[in-house]
Amino acid sequence: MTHPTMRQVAERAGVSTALVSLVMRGEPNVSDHRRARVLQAADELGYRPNVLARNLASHRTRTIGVVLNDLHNPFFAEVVDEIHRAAGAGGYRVLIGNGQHSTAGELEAIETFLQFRVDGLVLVGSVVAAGAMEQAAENTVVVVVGRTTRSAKIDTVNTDDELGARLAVDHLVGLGHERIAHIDGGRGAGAAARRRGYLSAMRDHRLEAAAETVPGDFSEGGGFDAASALLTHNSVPTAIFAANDLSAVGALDAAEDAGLDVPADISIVGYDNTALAEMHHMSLTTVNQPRDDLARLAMELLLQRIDDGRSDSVHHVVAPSLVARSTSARRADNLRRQR
Amino acid sequence: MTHPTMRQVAERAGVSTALVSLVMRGEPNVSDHRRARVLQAADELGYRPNVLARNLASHRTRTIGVVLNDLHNPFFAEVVDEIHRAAGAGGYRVLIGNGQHSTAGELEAIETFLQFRVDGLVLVGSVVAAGAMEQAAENTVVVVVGRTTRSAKIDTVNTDDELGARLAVDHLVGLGHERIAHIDGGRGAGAAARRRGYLSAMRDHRLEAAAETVPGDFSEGGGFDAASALLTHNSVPTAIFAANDLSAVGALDAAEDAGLDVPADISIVGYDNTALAEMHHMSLTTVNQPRDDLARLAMELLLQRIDDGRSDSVHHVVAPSLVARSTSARRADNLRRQR
DNA sequence: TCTTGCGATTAGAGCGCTCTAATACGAAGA
DNA sequence: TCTTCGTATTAGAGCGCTCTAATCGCAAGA
Repeated sequence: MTHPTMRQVAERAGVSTALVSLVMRGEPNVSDHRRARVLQAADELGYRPNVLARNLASHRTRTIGVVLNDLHNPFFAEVVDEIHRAAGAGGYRVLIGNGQHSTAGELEAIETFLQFRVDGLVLVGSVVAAGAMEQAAENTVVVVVGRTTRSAKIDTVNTDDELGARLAVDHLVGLGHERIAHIDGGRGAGAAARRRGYLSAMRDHRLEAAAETVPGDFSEGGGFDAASALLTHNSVPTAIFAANDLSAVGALDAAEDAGLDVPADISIVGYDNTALAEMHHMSLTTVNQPRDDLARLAMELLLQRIDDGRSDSVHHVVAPSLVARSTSARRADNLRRQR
Repeated sequence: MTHPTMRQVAERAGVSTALVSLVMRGEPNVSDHRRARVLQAADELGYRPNVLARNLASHRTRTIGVVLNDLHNPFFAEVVDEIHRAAGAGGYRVLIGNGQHSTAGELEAIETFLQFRVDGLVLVGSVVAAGAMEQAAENTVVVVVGRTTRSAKIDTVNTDDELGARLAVDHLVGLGHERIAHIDGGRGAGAAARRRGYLSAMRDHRLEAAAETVPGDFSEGGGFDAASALLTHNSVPTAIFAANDLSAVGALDAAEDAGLDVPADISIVGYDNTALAEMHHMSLTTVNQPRDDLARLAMELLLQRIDDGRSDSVHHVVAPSLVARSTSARRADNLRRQR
């Protein structure tokens, strides 16, 4: 359990530790036969460089930390996969921290990464206070995905969520719906913009009187509760736009429980276009966030700052698109809804 | 971006670095007024201990690494949540490594954690060679969840997957099914045991002639393909037992596409009892793995080894249970299936 | 008053590595 | 043969912390 050190490798190979260091880092100016001797000695001893000591001396970990808040939301899993890919291509490895749905949890994850001195931090769907992000940015390079911030030291990558919400509303209005309710994402990342987009789109369609927002929390349970409340109203909406796929699925469940047929009786539109929405069995109409672009841009920004030393902040906004599937349809006639 | 060090805190507080170290580690024998002075100085400077240096000196990181292979499978997310909880209670923080569905990816994640000198490693649903796990165990404490191993240095926590598979088969046989097919999990963790359990249960029911295993890979797509193949057979099964929920959902989709009603025409049973299965909209009959127990036991074993120095290996096996929902029903009569 | 003992504090070595500056060694040019 | 120059190698300081052993103060007992 006690690890061999560089010194031992050096002794075995009959060279200095400095030479071993050069070999381990793959530096060019080492003679072939010594390089081979060192590698062999390392192999025989089962030597494994100690990143901690290495970083302590070099101030680099070649590692970036990704902080998530909800491992259950497939959207995040999909973004992480892409980040992984892009980071690997850039010669960085990634470690994931889990916020466990709470601000405190996310702060702890961030703190852990800072203590490990990661070279960069990607906050995905962060819910911590702006000040906390700013403080993190004092200590390492920070890129935020799915949320905006004014800090000059932080880059952001976002989907145009206002537009995304508008696409959803436009789609439903185009199908003849007027009473379109919105289940929001509470204080979650992107929720405010989606709410805003929903409201302004409703307004543009002169439907502000029919607009109604019920609080959700980006979770299935939250969507279920919100939809249940909506469906026991005296005036049940003919369509629901949920702030993400997870809550849309909750709404789907609630509609089913209420004996309503989707989409004959009520249309439901989600947001994210996760694998969940894609399942035939769900076939959820939703708004696509181009997560490969989000992830790629995030890593690009990060590497620019780490490797190229860029210091002015950049904010990318990517365009969402509507994916019409089977949970939205032309508004049911009044007769049918009367019963 | 350059971090304040302990020395600076010490100077500002007018004490030695050793005293600062004591305060930062929360040691008891420090006078209150000095403690307060140090904390204040640290706060003013925005001091944050450097885990790297700390570990270099103390050989501990107070961090455990969890290696996953598939962030998309909700089962893993749920296990990680529990591990997180248990680790936090024990004073450890957790970092997650993602194997990205590949052996190479998992090896890299393990290697990263070893280089970071985590105090312990939990491998969940690992797919690497036994030798690789063994080698990791040479360097840190390793607990494996969802897979067995003979290594004396590694503890394991498993669900009795053979029993789990048997529960599924028993359930279906109890509903009158005979032609029960199995979509397996390929080389995935636990797949072999589930396959074994399925076969031996079929045998016990004298149904070995009706047994049929088609290869899957624990993914939705794999389940879809496997089920599609089954459904175009000349003799279509009346029930499918999938090796996990994800592939069961794929099978559900395939059945739907084939115009079959679930469960009237065909019953489908999954494995894991993930949130996915629980959704009303899915309402998948499945085998529950008690993931809170799995995670709790894993952390318990880990901490015993780390903190108490246990060195003989322990293997826990927990019991699964069947959760009957809406995708399994009494076998359809022949007339109906004839059409 | 002088010990004794204990809690509070500190000096300083060392953890395993990187990196700068210095040195060793040849080969090539004068 | 003596420089010169470029490549290969090394000594050693230092990264920021922990931890042992030593020291300091002070109250209590002799």
